[in-house]
Amino acid sequence: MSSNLTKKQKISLNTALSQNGLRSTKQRSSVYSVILAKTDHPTADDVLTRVRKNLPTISLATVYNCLETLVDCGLVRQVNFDRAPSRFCPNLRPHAHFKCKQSGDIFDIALDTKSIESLHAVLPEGFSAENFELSFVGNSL
Amino acid sequence: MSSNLTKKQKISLNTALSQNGLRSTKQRSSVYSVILAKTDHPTADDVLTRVRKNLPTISLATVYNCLETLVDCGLVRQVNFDRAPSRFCPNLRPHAHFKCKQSGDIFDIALDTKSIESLHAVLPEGFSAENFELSFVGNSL
DNA sequence: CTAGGTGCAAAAGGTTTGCGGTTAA
DNA sequence: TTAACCGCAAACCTTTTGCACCTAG
Repeated sequence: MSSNLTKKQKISLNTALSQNGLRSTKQRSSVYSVILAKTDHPTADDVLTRVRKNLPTISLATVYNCLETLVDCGLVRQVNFDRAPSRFCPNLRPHAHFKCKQSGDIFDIALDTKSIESLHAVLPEGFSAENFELSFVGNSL
Repeated sequence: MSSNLTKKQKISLNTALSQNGLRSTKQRSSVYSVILAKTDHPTADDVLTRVRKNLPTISLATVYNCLETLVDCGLVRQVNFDRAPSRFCPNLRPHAHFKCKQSGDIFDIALDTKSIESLHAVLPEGFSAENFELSFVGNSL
């Protein structure tokens, strides 16, 4: 097996791809499956290593291209901390990120509707935001 | 004149530098003065262009080094949107950023104490943040 | 005088692109 | 069949670094 997607995941991938006029390939499935399998916010390079267990000949360029495709299709989110390598995340609900200074780990922080509203409330008249990014750096126990 | 710092600004620069065991140079003054002069969040390359009006021989590497020094001294903040070139900002008070999709302009969004508290309130038990970044993308009128 | 800073050029590091061959539909 | 995709390598772009010269203190 070149990927471990559930039937549902396979369907949502293929739907999203075909809605965008894109093909379903084993590279895209494998990359998607790796992103879903472990939500530890891997970099492209991490994804390469993991995908190669199933698809030993995949290239880094293809990983980047697949990730971009998945992000464009709205299946995956790209997370940036400063200028560090981009990380990728299958959590599509609005959430913040917390980076632990000690371990370097990145955690998702759930945001309820009320929090999201109060976030947008900081914007003065005349500003309307389509997206936001909220990230913290600190220590976790 | 190689820079247009006010007396106060000159003092705070020199104080910060000497507190960190660093020298006052005309390159550092000029870069600092450019950052203070126009708070439009210039990139390192923008800063290079502007500083060269006063200091035609300054190199891009020196601009990067000076900016890093100023950031380390706490006089300037580095602002990143995704993986776009870093931008620099003299606003030291806690604030968010808003990037206008149409113009590409970046605006500072002031944050009052209450907003900052409610931001931190999204963190679950066990997480304590030293820093946060909040940025919006959308349209402004 | 001398440690630290500058300018230059080269390297680094992440990401993107061009191209010839491969594959999904 | 054929447009889209892949793998490879080279290019790209921002940022950092090494080194010889210069300068603030």
